[in-house]
Amino acid sequence: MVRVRFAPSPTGFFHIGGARTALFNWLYARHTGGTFVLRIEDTDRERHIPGATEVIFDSLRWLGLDWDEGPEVGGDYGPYFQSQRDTIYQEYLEILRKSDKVYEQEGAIFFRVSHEPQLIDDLIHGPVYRAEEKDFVIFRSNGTPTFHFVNVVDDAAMQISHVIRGADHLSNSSKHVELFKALGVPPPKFAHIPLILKTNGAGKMSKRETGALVEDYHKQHFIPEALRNYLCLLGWSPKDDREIMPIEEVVRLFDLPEINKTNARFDERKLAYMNAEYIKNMPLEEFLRRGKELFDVRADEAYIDQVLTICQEKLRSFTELGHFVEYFFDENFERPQSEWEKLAKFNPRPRLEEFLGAADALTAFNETNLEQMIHDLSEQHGVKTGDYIHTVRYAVSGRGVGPSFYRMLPVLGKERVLSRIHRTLEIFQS
RNA sequence: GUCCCGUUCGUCUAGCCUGGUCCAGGACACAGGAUUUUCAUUCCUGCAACAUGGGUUCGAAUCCCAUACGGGACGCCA
Repeated sequence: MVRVRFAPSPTGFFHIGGARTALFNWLYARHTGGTFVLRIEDTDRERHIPGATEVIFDSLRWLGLDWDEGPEVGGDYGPYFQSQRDTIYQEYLEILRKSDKVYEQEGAIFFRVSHEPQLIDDLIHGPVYRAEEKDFVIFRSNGTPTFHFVNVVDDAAMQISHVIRGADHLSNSSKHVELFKALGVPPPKFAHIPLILKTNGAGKMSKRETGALVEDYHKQHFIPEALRNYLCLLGWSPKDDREIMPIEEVVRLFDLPEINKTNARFDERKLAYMNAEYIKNMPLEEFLRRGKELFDVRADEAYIDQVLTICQEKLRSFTELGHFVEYFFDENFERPQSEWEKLAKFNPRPRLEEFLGAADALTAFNETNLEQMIHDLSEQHGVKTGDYIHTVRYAVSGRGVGPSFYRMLPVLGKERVLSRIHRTLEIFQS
């Protein structure tokens, strides 16, 4: 029976690397029908930060990584906070004491290493042998146990079958294997997954990096499925050319030996692309639901729906939604002088006046009629349709980009379109 | 410094185990072009990689060795 765990420490940050480790554990558990355990490694009380565990829970839930055992859901192997497992650690310490594997020095308890190479049975790297040279501390002089000890004790006590963690722990694993043996417990299988490196520069991704924290993507309203999909592809692939795929399919195909050995660099541009794809391909109802969650303007619900509907095909990220639709809700939107100057080549004044005249005569202000109208206008005056589109778009929105031109005008409505054009002509009088 | 892991386009990767179908495939990004209602979308084209050197072999991205480079670990952090 597969039992895997994700064991973060509550430092107040939850970064991309941790999320990917959690994801791979979750994928393996779901693929094998095993159990995904969440355990909080909070042994270092001096570094404890209030609210830090909530950051972890929120991020995991946001990414859809549900745990079968752990905080808030319980389980047969609790408690799942290491700070609450003192008696368990004392019991295991006794085992080591009895076999004379530990000694005390300056108030701390050291584990006696064998100096012999230990086999780390790694599913990704193959067998790795490494010898520990120095005895190491398992209880600090203040009486608290250290990471290496609690990590191994809990993996043993919780009957973890596969330890899936970052490759930065591969070297530590010889310590852990020695500890397992000394405890009389067969070591689990290991799977050391490649690290995620900084986008630029040397070294692995750190918490300080911009764009390193999962909560940042949450705050920027990324589609969690998109981030999760992208993370799946950092070190794993379906072996064919698919990239955007439903998580059920990833679960079906995912396996440990398939994971790459090489570190990967985090690429925000590709993430942005995936996010855009998810937005473009989601059902309209979902797009509307997500869009409305972010809305802070008060307006008629049907109107908001109309605005959002014409935005879906253009929006690449919900981060920009507010700015993207601003002028639909505010008559005092900005009309930057610099943008107006760029329109000079289209002779904006006559274009706007011609548009005004034709639009005023239009009885039904809809997509089809507007398209026909612009078409006729351009023929009549011997200019391109784009000349009208550019200038009118600017006049009614102050922008050069936005939703489909012919779809946005009816949403704004004839009255507002005309008055905004008049206002634009006034502003740039001279 | 010691030990461990790794090295295919700028980036993520397929291929490597089971050598030939690979003058290396896909995606992002970038550059051109086409369509279109502007920006965008879509489509097409292009650019661009087997770290280096030795072996083994009729034949190596694929197997072996060395070198270089990159990453990681050597905490009373996790």
